Amino acid sequence: MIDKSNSPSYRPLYDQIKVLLTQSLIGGEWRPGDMIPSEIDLASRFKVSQGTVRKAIDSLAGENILIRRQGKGTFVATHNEEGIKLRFLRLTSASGQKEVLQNELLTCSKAKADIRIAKVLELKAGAALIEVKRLLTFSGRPLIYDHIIVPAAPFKGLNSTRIEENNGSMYSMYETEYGIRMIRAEERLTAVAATSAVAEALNLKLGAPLLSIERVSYTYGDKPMEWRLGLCLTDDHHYMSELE
Amino acid sequence: MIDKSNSPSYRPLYDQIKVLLTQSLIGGEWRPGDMIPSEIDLASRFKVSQGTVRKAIDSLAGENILIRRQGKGTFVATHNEEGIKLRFLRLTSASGQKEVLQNELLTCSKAKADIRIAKVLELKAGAALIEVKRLLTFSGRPLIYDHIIVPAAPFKGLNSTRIEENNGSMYSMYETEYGIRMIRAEERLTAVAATSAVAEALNLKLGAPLLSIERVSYTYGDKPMEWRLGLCLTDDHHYMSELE
DNA sequence: GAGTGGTCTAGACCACCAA
DNA sequence: TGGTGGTCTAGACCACTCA
Repeated sequence: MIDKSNSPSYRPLYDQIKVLLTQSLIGGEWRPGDMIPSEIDLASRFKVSQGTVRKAIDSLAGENILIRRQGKGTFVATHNEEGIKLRFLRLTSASGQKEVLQNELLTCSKAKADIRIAKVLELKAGAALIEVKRLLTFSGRPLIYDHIIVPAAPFKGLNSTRIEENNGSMYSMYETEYGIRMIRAEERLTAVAATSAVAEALNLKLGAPLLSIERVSYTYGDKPMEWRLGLCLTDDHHYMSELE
Repeated sequence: MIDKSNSPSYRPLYDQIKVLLTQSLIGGEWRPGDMIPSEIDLASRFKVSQGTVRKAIDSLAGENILIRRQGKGTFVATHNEEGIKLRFLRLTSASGQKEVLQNELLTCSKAKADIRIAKVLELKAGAALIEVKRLLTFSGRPLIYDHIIVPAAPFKGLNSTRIEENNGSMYSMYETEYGIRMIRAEERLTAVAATSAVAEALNLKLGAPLLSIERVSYTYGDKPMEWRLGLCLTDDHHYMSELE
């Protein structure tokens, strides 16, 4: 039931609706790519006006959790669609030309969480992890040395075979194989000098400057589910950031 | 007059209102920090409903051009307020502690636009520029070597004295002294090796990795008005980026 | 208490899409 | 042609601020 009364801590109706919609998304009532019920249907389900449902959906659409398509309906966002696959990739070519992206999986192994990773992923120290290292190649040139860590528990059975079946699209795989959708990420950027291992992988001199991108990705409820460190060669690529 | 008819290229009413509001902002009818008329007043001025004005304002507020304050009114955003001054600064301390920021002006001189700068700032090659170099110090440690270029014409009389009068708050100065408000910026990040001049200024070894942040700032109408290159030491600071 | 933004409603109509 | 999201209205009422 929806609380319309004057509660001690006031909460707008559309905000309550938003929570209900989010719960349906978490519960799997509507899966990634699905169309959700029309605004009018939802309004009658929740016993509110269409405008109120609309405002709740607007908010979720603004967070890229739902996608509105005029004339068609409102859909659950997914990392599976072409053009959205690289939603979190901000690295673009300086010349602006289209690029062919390739994946070379280096290792996929089990590990235990040290204190730092445990804290970041909200796990206990020593928790089981899966650790992936790979090389990303842009138009034939290796540009990113990627180090990815996820908790083992929710990603049971994740191995190199499965990664290659998904062509290295990690976010797409998380969704399809494990029902885990990343909705948000935070990145911390610094400049670092290439270590010998990375220099070799990217075919650089030792100490060459690299852009270090540390990313934590979050699923519903702001739960961190992936840690990632990308070391990027930025000779003819750059990281784009829009400030408003 | 407002076009409610079915025009060839359809444009929602609130979008037209948004344009009218923006024109009043550009024209200086409401200056930075001012309160604009209430939604009801604007609705009657433009002969539309309050809801339509509201949607136009919502959009401008979403772009940080206006600021709504419940119970008080809607205000023109400004870079002059405490806490908003550093709106475009994404560099934060790794430890998260508060920092004292200091400015050391190195040079302020005249220059001519080369082809690259001319293109970026939408000027003719050879156009008069003002060029500023400075050192930004965080809690006593020099961290950013800043190189700033603006067209001379709209910033007539900008010199080192005036910069120091404004304590190095460039955006605040642009507004107060020249009526030019930056509403948006694009940044391109790369990792570079410190040149000798920069290494000396920041007290580093030659070739040390630095985060290079190239920024173009835009005023109303997406007009580029400032180019800036910051070279940042990221030993215990990082650039924060939120992905949605 | 007066004025402001914020919420919510009910209903009309428009633009877009697919069958 | 029917269904979906998108716009617009008029009006009621609520929450916040300040004199």
